[in-house]
Amino acid sequence: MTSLLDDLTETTGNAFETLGLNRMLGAVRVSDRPDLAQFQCNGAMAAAKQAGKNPREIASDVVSELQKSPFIDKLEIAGPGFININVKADTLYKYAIESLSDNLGIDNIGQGAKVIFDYGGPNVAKAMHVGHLRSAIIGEALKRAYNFAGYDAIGDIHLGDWGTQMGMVISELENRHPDWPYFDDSITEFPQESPITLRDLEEIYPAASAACKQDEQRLEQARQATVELQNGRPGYRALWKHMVEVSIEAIKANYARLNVHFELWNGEASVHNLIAPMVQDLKEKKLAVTSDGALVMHVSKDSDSKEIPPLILYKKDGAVMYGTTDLATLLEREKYFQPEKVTYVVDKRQNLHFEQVFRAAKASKITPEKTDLTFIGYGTMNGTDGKPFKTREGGVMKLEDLIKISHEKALQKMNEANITGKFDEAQTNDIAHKVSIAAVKFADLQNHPNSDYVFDLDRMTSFEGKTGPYLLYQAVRINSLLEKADQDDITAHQDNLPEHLVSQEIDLLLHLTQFSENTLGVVKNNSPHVLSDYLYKLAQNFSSFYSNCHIMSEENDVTRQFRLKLCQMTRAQMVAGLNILGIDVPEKM
RNA sequence: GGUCCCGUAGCUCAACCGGAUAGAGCAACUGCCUUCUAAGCAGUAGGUUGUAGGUUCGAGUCCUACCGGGAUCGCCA
Repeated sequence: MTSLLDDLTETTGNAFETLGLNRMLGAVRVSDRPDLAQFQCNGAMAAAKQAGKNPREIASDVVSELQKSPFIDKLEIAGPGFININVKADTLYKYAIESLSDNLGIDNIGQGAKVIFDYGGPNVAKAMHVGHLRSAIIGEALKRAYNFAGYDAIGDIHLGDWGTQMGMVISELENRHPDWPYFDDSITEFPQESPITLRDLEEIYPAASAACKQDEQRLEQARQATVELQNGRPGYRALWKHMVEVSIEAIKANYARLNVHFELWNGEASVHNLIAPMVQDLKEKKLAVTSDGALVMHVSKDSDSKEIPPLILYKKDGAVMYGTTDLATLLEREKYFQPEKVTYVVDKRQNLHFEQVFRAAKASKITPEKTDLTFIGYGTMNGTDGKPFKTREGGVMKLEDLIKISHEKALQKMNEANITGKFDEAQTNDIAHKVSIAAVKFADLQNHPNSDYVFDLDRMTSFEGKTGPYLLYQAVRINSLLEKADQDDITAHQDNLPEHLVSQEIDLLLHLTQFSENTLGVVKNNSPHVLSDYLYKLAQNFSSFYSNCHIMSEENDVTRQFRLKLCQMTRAQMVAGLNILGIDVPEKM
């Protein structure tokens, strides 16, 4: 069903149209001045400019039309021509109660259209660190929001497993263990068991990376190893397979803890076999040309205000780069899914890279013209000093360390609140886990994806104020309240509205009518912070209502029933909304 | 140097297509646990939205210049 705001806009649009004005002027929004009205329409002032009439006069005409609408309670014209609108309480209730229906009253705007989200992007052989958080958290939330809105959205982790970092690690191992069978070309059978563990990799990659950074020859060696890996040298491939398997296990564990899930576990390497034919085709179409020893695709246009460098398909040493694999990945996605939209949730510094890839994909018709390719760049995670985040030791904090710290703080908080005794160990850990993940995720999700933000450990693991745990807390309070009501057999079973509502009840009810546009707002703006903000305000409204309106002791039966309904609606939205954000709600905390 | 992003309360962030008195949280200060979970509630204080112009009935939002910060500009991802 359409939202209250949509229906108000429709009605007001009709009023403008009846007066011979553009119906677009009838856009209604939640009022900036809740002290004056619930909703407002600013169209009269814009209309005045176009029609050359007095805005208040137009507003007055619109108001006369609107008076006919059955759900309008009060209309006022204020200031230069604001139309202030108040809606009857039973109308608010009618819309809010939709949140107890199956899809919480959210329209199916996706109609099953296929959307692929490319996010995550962890690197094989590299420990996952807090820099991987934003892509995972934002990508997962967007995917879920799209699914909730009726799209068929799937996530592809797109592992970084085919680039120079693989050559760095392989050459490092070759330097350290030249006697290993993987480096003997006469050997074709290799051990099943991986010679390296995850712990080894955590030490080897930084060492290899550092060595290549200071020594050009060492880097050249890594590049050579990369080419040979990509060209299929058996020992390298066998070693590579070990590293992928060892890494994926850890990667899966990390994402599982974050409640982030991928439908596709593809990597750069999984499109390797598509590359040669793809490049052959590009050559035949005269799109791929040789330049400075490399094979490139020019993607600049005359209309460009900046210089767009060509997409490099093959480096001069014969290795492919991530542009090549990204292009081949689009080829593969078209082959299997024919998506309506492919969305990348990646660090915004890769903006230019994806501009190149998108242009190459469209120019070569690898991706059809109608397919929407979207780049959602998120901002850098900086330290409190404003520079890209580093720990005191100069490294980046490992993801599992962050999760551990947050988890321990949650346990500590439970101890302080003196509630650990109420749960067994498994329950205690489950609650601490959910609370800690909610804290970490919500700290990110409340920000606009595009903005850089400061990684502040204390803030991320804080449970008070505008935090994930605050939202959980409201849902949990409702749980125990409704449980109690159930025991006392006074559950909400009727839909009557009390004659008089107190301000906390009206505020909450009014807020509850806006779940739909805020959820769809995540899809429209490609930003989960819209919903995060809505849920936070919902929690605030509820908490205020909870403190000021006692329920179990309320003697008026209609009022008590109504308040229980408010609780149910709030909980339904909170649980569904947090689920979209990828945050699980514990039963108790 | 070219291109792009950002600058909002002491700190961290919001502000939907240009709308009314720019909102939250943290930190600070006042109250409130003998009633449904105080991870809470009620309140106080904190602002020339980087600067200077311009467009407009109306600008944090659009335009211009400047100041300050960041990103990026062919073989890393």
